[in-house]
Amino acid sequence: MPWRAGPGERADPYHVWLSEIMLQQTTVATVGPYFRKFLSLFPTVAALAAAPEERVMAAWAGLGYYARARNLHRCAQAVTARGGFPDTEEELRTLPGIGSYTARAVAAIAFDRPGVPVDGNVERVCSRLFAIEAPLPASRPRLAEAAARLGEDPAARAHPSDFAQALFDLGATICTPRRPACALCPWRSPCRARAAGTAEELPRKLPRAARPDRHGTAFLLLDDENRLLLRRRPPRGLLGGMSELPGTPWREAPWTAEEAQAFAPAATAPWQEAGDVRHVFTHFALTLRIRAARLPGGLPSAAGGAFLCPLDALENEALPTLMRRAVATGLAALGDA
DNA sequence: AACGCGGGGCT
DNA sequence: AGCCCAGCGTT
Repeated sequence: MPWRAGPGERADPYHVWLSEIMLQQTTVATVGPYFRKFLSLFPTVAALAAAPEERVMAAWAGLGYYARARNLHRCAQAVTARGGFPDTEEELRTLPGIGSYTARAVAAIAFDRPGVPVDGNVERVCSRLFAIEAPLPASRPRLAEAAARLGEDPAARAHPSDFAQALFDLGATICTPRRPACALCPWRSPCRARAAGTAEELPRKLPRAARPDRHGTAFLLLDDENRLLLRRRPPRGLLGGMSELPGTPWREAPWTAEEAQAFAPAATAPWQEAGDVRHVFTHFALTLRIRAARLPGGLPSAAGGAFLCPLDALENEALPTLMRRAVATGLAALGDA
């Protein structure tokens, strides 16, 4: 993990903070390349603060939860304005995008302040160590209490940074969600769930609600200079501030071709069916039908918030993963893949 | 307290 | 193809 300090090294608060924001709801493997890209584009928190928001959003494109990127930028500006990162949990907690978990993680890892950051890994370890049978999310306060108790151990208080990171490593490599390696666990002897044979079943969770389906149609329109028609989404909400192909709203009922046609950016273009892209969001699953066309001559409606993006500049665009796939599907149908 | 918010990895 | 994973901000 490139954000980790080596033995005897001091962790860089910028690196710790950046990695912790990226790691919210996102796996280590996914974060790695983005972390390196951000350090190369924005070597310091001041450089990140000074960058235009679109550049930050474009660099974040594909990581998801785009409010994190906007808060990251605002937080960099607040930190730069006050001359550096605060070194206590309480002050960190007041910054944009920093909640109780991240405040404790940065305080502990970057500044060696006592306190246990409670993420999903730590909740899992604690639920097993103390055999907490109540299901999440109701058990969350009890799990936080258990984690805090661990942090009060004198050995933990002596090395808060090492303790926090060791706890993450334990959850990631030994006390895993499925098939935990209890035989290898340094805490196998005090672990109550291990004794009861219930480690693999914990933490229990309330069943979650079903994900509804939604449908939409998106239009890929290419002009004779290989420029693509895009538009910007509203700044807040789903995929807020990111770019997208123009298209219909997303609703529960599928769209007929005739209904969708009313939303086409050029009524007379030779539209062809390019196929469907399916994408699962947190709270619904989307089937997006792609229709593609090449329009010789100028585009009639690059107005209304829409703009043209040359195909070879697409990597600098703030295109979320869903829209990257939609573009790829449309281009393939046009024979431009 | 409940809800909105992406994407990738594993089986 | 389906299941699993999981912090912060807003309301």
